Order: sequence, then structure tokens, then C-alpha cells
Amino acid sequence: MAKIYSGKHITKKEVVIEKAAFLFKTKGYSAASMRELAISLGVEAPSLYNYIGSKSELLQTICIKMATAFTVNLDIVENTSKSIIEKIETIIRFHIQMMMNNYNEVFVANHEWKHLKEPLLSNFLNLRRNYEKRLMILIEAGVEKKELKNINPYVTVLTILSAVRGLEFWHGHKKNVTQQVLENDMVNQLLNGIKH
Amino acid sequence: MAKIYSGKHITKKEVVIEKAAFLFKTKGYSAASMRELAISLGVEAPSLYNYIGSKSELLQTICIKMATAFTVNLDIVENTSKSIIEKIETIIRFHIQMMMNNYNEVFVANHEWKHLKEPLLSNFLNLRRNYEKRLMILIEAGVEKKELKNINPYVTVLTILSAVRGLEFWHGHKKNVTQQVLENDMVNQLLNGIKH
DNA sequence: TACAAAAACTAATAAGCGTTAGTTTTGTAA
DNA sequence: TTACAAAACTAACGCTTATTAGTTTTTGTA
Repeated sequence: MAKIYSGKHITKKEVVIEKAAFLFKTKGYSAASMRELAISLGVEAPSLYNYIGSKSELLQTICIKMATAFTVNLDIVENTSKSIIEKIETIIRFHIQMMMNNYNEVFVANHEWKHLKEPLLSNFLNLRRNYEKRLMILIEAGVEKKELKNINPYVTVLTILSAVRGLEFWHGHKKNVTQQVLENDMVNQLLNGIKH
Repeated sequence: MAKIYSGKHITKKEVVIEKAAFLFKTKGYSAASMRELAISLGVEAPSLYNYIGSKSELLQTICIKMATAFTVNLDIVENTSKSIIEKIETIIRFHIQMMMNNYNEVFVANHEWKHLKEPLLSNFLNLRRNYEKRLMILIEAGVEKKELKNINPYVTVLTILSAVRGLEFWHGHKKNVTQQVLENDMVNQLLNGIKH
């Protein structure tokens, strides 16, 4: 009866993925049903299969899309002529902006990846492991060049990724602090902790 | 056929809860089935109902148990005569130790609480909100007494809780850093960031 | 206006879920 | 050894799930 709305520059499949990301975030992948997703689009469940292959495919698309976005950004940053500390700042700010502008999808990739099926699960985890490893190498280079304190690269990466992920809490309590204050405070705190 | 094993000082119900915590952590609450839980105990699914009321009750028990543990610890710390900075250190170390010694249950309380049913969901969220509020008040008092920098209490609580939760990553990569190094590095980094 | 493709629908399937009922086995104590 | 309770079992229930098949409606275009 109803028809799935899609603006000019976005395919209907993308609309489905967006709604799916919201639903997966809110209820969790397993507890989210295709019927519920359909309702949120004003449509019956079987109609969804005109656009997508399966529920599982929706999760795959979201997770790989996010992992790829972070990887591509890292590719770009690595190939600039910035200082190490500037590169790290750029990366942190990218994380924060992704967290702000693509909250649902980042959340799903962070929390629901465990429901991916093989071989995509391994694929996704490899992307993540490589990403973390490249961050560690960047930090090691910063220590080498005396731009950074003599810190443990692993603990540093862990701290940065944890702090950024902590913005999930902020999403539920937006009133207390504005986005700009939070972003700058967080960047400063993280960088001051490791700068030489 | 098989019989649920329980040592001397632990009831069979507690054995079920422990296994449930592991399963809920590994597969997520919704994707974890009672049949699977039963298998991990060497028993058929209906046998579980000799010990527990429902699947939902298992989650409730785990979440409330954890929330209570943190609240009780805070009660105790508040009523000591330590300095503010010492109180905060004690609290951070308690978080880290809980993360190490009760990993599965802490993880479930952190990630699967959304599947709690009312009125327990509200109950749990109230416990959490109050806990965070009391931490903020503690930090405000520290700023007042000049023990702490003039920091935003909200951002500080967010940073501390995020960093501690980040130990979840560490659980998957234990090799890189020992528990002691990680605990001390984290405590130092967090306290140095806020001390006056 | 007619035709074809896109996108919705209804109905149905097989599988898995938590849980209950009723029964049998096991362990313990008189 | 008998009796009773605890703890396991089998069978089945009603419900929800993702997905398929087949059909009808809507839409855009020639």
C-alpha cells in the first residue's frame, strides 16, 4: 500500500539500510525483526526483499561500510606530509565526527559485528586488527621522532579508541555539554596526555 | 542424564547464572537460547526450570547484581576519611578489578541491559544514573577543595567510565600487556589528567 | 491508452524459540 | 528396603521468525 520514500540522491536500498541501522542499534540485531523494520518503512515485510537479499546482508553492509570508511581515511592521512601529532589529531577528529554524523551505523558496527556470518566475520575482524596495528605503528613512529612521550603504543591506542567510543554515553545525555566543547576537550585531553 | 555440577560453596542456581553470563556475553542475550545454555551445563533445556524462573530472570539477576556491587562499593568509599583523589583512585581500581574478575557479568550488564523488561529496566537505569551523579558530585567536591583541576565533571566521569570499559578490548589481546602494567598505566593516566 | 517493469501485497512454510505438563530416574535418609 | 523429594527426562504447546511463491497494484514510458 504505502511506498518507501526516497529522496533524489539516495536509493531505496539506502533508506532501508538507514532504518535498519537505527533498529539494530535500538533493539540489537537479533531482537530486531524484519516485520518491525518493514513497519518503520510503512510496508509489509516481504516487500523488503525487492531491495535486499537478507537480514544478514543488511548487517554485513553496515559493518563493512564503516570499517572501510575508517580504513580509507587512514590511507589518506598516512599519505599526507603532516607531523605525527597532526596525523593523530586528524584521525581522532574523524572518529568523533563519524560518531556524531553516522552514529547508528558506527554503533552497530561496534556492537553487533558478532552476528556476522563467516567468512565476513573474519573479513571484518581483519580490517579492524589491521587498523589498530597501523595506529600503533603511527604512534611508535611518533615516539621514535620524539614527538610523543615514551608511551606504550598499545595502551595508547586502547585509550584513544575507548575514549572515542565513550561518546555513545554522550548521545544519551546531550544536554550537559555541547558537541564542540566535548570534541575539543576530548582531543586536547588525549593529545596532551601523549605529547612531548 | 548428566547432572549439573556445583562445588561446595556455590548453589546450582549460581552455576547456571555463571554459564548464562558467559553465553549472553558471547552471543548476546537474544541470540542465546535456553537449549544452548542447557547443553553447556550438560542437561536438557526444561531441567533448567528446576532452578530458575525464566530466561529474563537470569538477565535481571546479572544486571542488578552488578549495579548493586558498584553502588555498595561507592557507599563504602564515600564513608571513608580519604582525600577525594584517593577516593577516586579506589573507585577506578574497583572498576578495573571487577572488569578482570567478573568480566562476563560486567560485560552483560554493560551491553545487554536493554533487554530487561519493565519495571526492572527503569530500576537498573536509575541505579546507573544515580551512580554517575554521585561520581560527578565527588569530582565537583574535588574541584572545590582544589584537589582537582577546574575540569568539567561530566566529561571527566565520561572519560573515566569509557577508559575502564575499554578494558573489554584488552580481554581479547591479553598478550600485548600484562594486567598489572595496564591497571597502573590506566590509573596514572586518568589521575594525572585531573590532579591539581 | 497500452504495456512492461517495479514494488507492493497475501498466504504460507519450515525452523527455532521459551516454556509447561507429565513422567521417570536419581539420590538420600529412615 | 522403602519412601520421599530433587532433578532429570520426553513430548508438546503456542508463538515468532526469516524467507519464498505467487499475485495484484502502482508507476513510468512509448
